[in-house]
Amino acid sequence: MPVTMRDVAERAGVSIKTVSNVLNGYSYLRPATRERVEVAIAELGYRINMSARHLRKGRTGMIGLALPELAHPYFAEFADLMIVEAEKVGFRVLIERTGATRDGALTSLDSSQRRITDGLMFFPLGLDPDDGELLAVDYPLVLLGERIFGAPVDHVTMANVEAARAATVHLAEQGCRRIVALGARLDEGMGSPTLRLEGYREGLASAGLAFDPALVVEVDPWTRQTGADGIARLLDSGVDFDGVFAMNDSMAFGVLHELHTRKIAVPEDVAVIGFDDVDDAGFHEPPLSSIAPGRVQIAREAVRMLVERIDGDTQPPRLAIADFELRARESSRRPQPALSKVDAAG
Amino acid sequence: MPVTMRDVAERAGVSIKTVSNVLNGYSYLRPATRERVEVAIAELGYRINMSARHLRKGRTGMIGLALPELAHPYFAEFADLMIVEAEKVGFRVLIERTGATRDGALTSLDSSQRRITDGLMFFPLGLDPDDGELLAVDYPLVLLGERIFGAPVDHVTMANVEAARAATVHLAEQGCRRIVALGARLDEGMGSPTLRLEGYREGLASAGLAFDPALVVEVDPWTRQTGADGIARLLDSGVDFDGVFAMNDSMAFGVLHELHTRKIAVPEDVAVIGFDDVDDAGFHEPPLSSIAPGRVQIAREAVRMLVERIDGDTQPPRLAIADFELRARESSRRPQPALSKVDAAG
DNA sequence: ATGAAAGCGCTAACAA
DNA sequence: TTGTTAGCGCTTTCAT
Repeated sequence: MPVTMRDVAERAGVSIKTVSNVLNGYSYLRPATRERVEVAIAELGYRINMSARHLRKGRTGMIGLALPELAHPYFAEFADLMIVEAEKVGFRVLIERTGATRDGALTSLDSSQRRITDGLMFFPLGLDPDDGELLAVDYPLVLLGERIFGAPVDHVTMANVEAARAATVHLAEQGCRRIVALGARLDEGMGSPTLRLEGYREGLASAGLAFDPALVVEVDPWTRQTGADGIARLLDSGVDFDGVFAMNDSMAFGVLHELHTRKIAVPEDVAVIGFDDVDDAGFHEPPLSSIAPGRVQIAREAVRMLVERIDGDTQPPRLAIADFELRARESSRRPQPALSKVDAAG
Repeated sequence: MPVTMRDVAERAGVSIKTVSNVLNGYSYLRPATRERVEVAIAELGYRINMSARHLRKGRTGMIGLALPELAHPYFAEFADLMIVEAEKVGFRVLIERTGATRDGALTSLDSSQRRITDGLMFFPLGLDPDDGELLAVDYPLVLLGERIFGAPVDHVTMANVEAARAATVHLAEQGCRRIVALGARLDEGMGSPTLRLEGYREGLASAGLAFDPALVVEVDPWTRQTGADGIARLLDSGVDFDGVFAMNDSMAFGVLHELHTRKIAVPEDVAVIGFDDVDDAGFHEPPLSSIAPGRVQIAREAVRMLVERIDGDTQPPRLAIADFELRARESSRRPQPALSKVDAAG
């Protein structure tokens, strides 16, 4: 039989309310009373029952974070930041694993509705661009990442187009003339593949390079293996290229791996840049250039926005766009513009 | 005002109890009644209040997973598996980030005591070997990883000594004669550093190699950067070596990075093997050999044990030891035993 | 097969 | 400064 507040109150010779006051840091308590209660708590080994408190307060002090999977470093690193940021403002994070599937996403949206959490931060991978109405939920919700829906919700994202553009321009500056866009998904609405492809095209244009559809490689999902496969396909098809803009780091790692296997030198034959700047990027061979989204900024902003909503803020939906930074490392840094082009036969 | 069961009951013209029965899949319900209740639920958009259910049932359906941080791929991949396994048996996982600190560990142990979770799976990094008594908690607890405490709790681990021994023997078989043990911590009790060092010594012995304290490098914590620094120190000190057994993959990645920077060829000059076999291991250059602990097995077993305890199992503490597998990749695979030794001056 | 009523442990009015 | 009381929304006997 677990110890309850009533037991503590009895032991300390006070009322339940007083115990509650002590637990909640209520100010107007006679020190002696507080002392007695604290002693009783310690002696009895009392622990508050959170479920009861949650029921009574109508809040759980937890916020959900729906993401595809923790095995993906980008999301794992994000989750870590979210936990830290949430803790600072007194919340805990409950991770909802969607598996990047529609079902998983729907389940997350629904489970938050069950008030197991006070609100949800949501990477909507697995939903379609026209699933906006699903996001018209009756609890605090902050959308993360890039997809744009019609839904009237707070949104924290980064400058995808500008960042992709910067990555592309960077490769061009290194002397690349035929730059691959790896990870495009031609069918999509306004997700990050689309936005990053848009930035890629802008980058080409501003560098005076022609857009060649043959250099646009569709990859789904964005993993190490699919990245490696994608670039392998391209090499096998005989298309010439001397630079790769991978739309995330995982694919870029796959690219480095495949190029290495085929004895294609990076950055000499092919320069590579990724996107996300996961912790591991600098420790690959060669160290991977990447786009660092303002992850801390995104995490902090998302938590802040969500907590504001939880606290009753009812202003119109907001949009926050984090800064990014291009981290040029060895994988894309050439002493001077190279002239060589790889023969794609592998 | 949120919709409650009472509202649903009224709307459906039944009692609260009947609504509850429908929600809990109670069998003896007239189909027509169930139907009416379900319609009412849908029309009202009713969602069950989990806090109330938790309070009433004395359970939350959540289990805690205390780990150092999600930014560490090993733990992130583990957490992912735990979430999947727990879901299979109807539990959710609440991640507790300890930061590998003592304070963090204590907080996790304590917060579980507050019955926010029904039990805890615990990577006790940050605690001392003699902190066993802290683990004598009054809720279901499963210890993960390698440290051995006197505490009477369930424990799921792997064959650290045997695995480290296998890794060392493997390097010896590839022709290594001077093998570094990276990550040792001489001061510790029975944590994984100690066990893996023990295995390393056994491996040397069985390969007929002498133990040389100069080849034992202390590193703490086990990260990419500290791994790189550790091997850099060794190189700078002028100690000769031709193989590295890194006690986790992160350090091994740091080693690959540092060796690459210094133009030391892997595996020709120095063969390298890691430990954990994180997803990224096969995608580094060269692909990293590693020890794969039976992660799925560990996750499944831990969840199973914990849930049994939550369900009231009171048998004596158990110990489960998962299988491991050595994954030999390019970083340690030599065509034939090499004779070269690296000059450590770097 | 369904209803009535008690109470899980806590916090928030309201009193005193 | 502290006590009394009334629920928060649900599940669970115990009836019927």
